[in-house]
Amino acid sequence: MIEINEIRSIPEPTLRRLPLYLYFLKNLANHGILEVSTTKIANEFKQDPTQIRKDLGYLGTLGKPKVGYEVPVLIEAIETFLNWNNTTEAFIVGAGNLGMAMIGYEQFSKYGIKIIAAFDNDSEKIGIHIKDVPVLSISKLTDLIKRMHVHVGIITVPAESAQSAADLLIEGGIKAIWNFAPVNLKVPEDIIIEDAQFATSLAVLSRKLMEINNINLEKV
Amino acid sequence: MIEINEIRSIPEPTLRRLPLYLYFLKNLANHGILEVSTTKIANEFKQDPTQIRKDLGYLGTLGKPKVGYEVPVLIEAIETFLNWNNTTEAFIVGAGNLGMAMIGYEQFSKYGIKIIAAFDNDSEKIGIHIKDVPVLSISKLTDLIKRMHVHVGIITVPAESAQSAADLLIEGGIKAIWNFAPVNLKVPEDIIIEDAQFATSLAVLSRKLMEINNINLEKV
DNA sequence: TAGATTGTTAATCGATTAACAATC
DNA sequence: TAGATTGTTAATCGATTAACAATC
Repeated sequence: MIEINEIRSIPEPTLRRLPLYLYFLKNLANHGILEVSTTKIANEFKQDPTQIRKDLGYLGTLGKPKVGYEVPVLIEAIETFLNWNNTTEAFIVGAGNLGMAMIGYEQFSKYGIKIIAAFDNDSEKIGIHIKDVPVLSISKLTDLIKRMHVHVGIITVPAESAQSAADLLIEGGIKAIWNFAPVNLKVPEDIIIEDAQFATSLAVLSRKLMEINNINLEKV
Repeated sequence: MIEINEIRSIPEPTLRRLPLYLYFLKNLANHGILEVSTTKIANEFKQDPTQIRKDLGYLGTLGKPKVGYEVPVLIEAIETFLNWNNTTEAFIVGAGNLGMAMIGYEQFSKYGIKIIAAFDNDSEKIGIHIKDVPVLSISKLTDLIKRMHVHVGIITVPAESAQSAADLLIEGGIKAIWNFAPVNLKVPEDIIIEDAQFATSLAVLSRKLMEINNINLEKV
């Protein structure tokens, strides 16, 4: 019989906060601090302690009344929850500035991701290695996805080529796409798309900047 | 008397969707399509037409019953709303892989951002230019922020140096920080922080990937 | 023990969705 | 005109916050 660890559904806002807690906890661990309370975590992030407890509750009942939580236990629980203590192999399409930056980013191992090959159509780049990661011709993409059973594709090509990059990834049999191109990709229902777009984050920044400039005007 | 364009508060989810609409609308414009309805936009993003109408409502009453919206009018409205048709100058701290990628990213002009100088403490990099953007010593950072009245700082240094980079930016008088380091920065109340962290987005991807793997298991 | 903290249920708040009159 | 679409008010849904018993 196959053991099934039930994948509980979790609110997306909670999911997005877990990595932040993880950084903080690792920082505590680095400083030799082995216990923490939701009050302390809430303090760090200027949030409600109840919210932290709710969030951590999704990981299981890990805390002890009066005592709090053991830092290493929480770290382990979050990493397991996100599957970040296993390595997921990924292909990246687009070896331009951003692609190169991603390939060179050692920290991905902390997030359970390992980029094992890059694909580009620039003949100048094909054949070179970036930190042990080979840059291959995009014509080999679908075949290699099949042969290597790669499940995650990262798209760092310009907007114009993003959809065709996605199409190739899907043709090869990829399950999930991490998309950095400013495009709303059209994919089949069963393909996971996660958009990591600068613009979204920048929109919030731009608007807040307008708000404070406006406040300053009013003070004049 | 100073004219005050009132900055209305807007739900953050709406704000994050506006850039997506903007891409789509620009794409329509490029194809010569000059009118659009919320039904069509909703279709593209697999969302509720009512939500699109609510979102667009924050930009003013721009549509015409039966007709829909004029694409150029909507584009203009969103860009104005985000202040993306003005240029905001920014400094970037950290000329590593990611920093270089950001400096080389021409599309920022579409988002109203222009990186005018980079700062690093690596003497090998100081003095070079990346696409007309000079890399300067970090020791000049605070002074140049003051002299050039720069309001936005981008942090692309490693986690360990992120807080000290933020401190320098704030000392110089920066108003907003776009932070790419996996760190919860400690800043005064009046400083705007926008975190654009890979990990947040990756957490969602990782979890969804676990979910489908689980579903596949159950089917066995 | 007394005080602090967890885990959970209930109340509140805000965003999404539904309903519908006004309109071209 | 009839049908489609906007803009807005009301209903629903889900996340955040408050309250509190259980616990070490």
